[in-house]
Amino acid sequence: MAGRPREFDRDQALEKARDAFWTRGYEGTSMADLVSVLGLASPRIYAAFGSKEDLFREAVALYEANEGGFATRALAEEPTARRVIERMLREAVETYTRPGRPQGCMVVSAATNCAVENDSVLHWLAEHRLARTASIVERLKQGVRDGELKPDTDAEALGDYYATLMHGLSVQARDGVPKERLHALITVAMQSLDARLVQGF
Amino acid sequence: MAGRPREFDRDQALEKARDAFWTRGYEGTSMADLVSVLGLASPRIYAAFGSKEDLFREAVALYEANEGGFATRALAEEPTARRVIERMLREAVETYTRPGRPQGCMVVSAATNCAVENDSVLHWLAEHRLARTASIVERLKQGVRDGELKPDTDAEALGDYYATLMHGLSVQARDGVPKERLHALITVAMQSLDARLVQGF
DNA sequence: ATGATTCTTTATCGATCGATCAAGAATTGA
DNA sequence: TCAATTCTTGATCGATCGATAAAGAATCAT
Repeated sequence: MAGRPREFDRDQALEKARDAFWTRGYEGTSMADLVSVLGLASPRIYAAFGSKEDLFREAVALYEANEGGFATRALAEEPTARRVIERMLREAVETYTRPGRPQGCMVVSAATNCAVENDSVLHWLAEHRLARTASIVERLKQGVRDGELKPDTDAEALGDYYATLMHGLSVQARDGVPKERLHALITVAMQSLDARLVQGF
Repeated sequence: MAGRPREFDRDQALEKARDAFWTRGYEGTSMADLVSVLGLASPRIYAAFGSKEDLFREAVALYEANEGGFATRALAEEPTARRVIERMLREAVETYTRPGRPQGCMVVSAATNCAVENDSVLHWLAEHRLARTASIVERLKQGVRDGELKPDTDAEALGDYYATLMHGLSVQARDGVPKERLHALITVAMQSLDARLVQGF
């Protein structure tokens, strides 16, 4: 209550920070970079977001609520495990290779090599990846219970397999492998699931 | 020549540097860290290796000549594409999860999020990854020419697929997914190749 | 109008970054 | 023996790191 109103758009600044962190990672983006990208003096950034780490965590949350939320959306919206997996992988490729946008997955690449003092950030992102892996495994187990997948399916192995592939897609996308090749590789990968499908489900 | 002889073992120092960079990455390992890990004052490190970047490149070369050389070795030593791929993936898992050793792949994780001034290091590692992908694709194309794989096999897609999976394995290993689960996932992935195999080859 | 509050601006903080200078110690070749 | 060369040691370089102090400007509540 009271006080001088903020002159800049906080949400817009957060989007710029997300793109910077997505492109360069947590440690690869310095406060000087953020000052330049956001067009804001550092005390304004600290007043609005707390610290560089707080800003990063908000930026990741924004990423996951939008571009990075394809897995969650596929899990929520697709009726079968088969459709969840394919949509997730296809949208991952689209997100990771969008022209004029940061390449790859922010959760995979923003904090893989960190100094000791930023281990908390590194572990936080690792937990996100593990949670995503677990949710995929759970969905495949559900597919077995539903009768969509053959009863002897190793759902954990299959889920680990698709999660691993998705994390690899991020690396390949950042290395500049074109999206057509990534889609072709997904076509190969979908055969593992198709082989476990119960006919006529 | 002449001059005072070096008092420390350069090769041994390089191994320690490789492990430090493997664990923490290029930027995540500071000169102060290296001074501590190698037990050498910084002027001695600079005298022996030139610069931090030179030391890193030597460390990566050492990694690739030993622990990280499983792909090259599998390509050189295994008689069939099928055996190359499986050995490569299995040895990747063993290397990435060895107890008491740095986890994951140094080439994948040591420089994914870098500041602008270290882009050269980042691109150098990316080229290594792309070269590895290309060598896998080439081996699968050879498998098609040999008659080991069905003539209509998309060798590029299949090679991209296994390269992507291997890069994902590095992420999973660093996240602490146990090696048994990674091996189980490879068993799933091998089915894509087995489905393309010509019977009785 | 005025006090309280919040934001903006300018300058700068101590710590750490990668890297090096200068002096002394130890070796080689002549 | 001694000049030339290389390594080791201790101190420290300028630049950059994330973060903040202090003061002026702009708003709200009364």
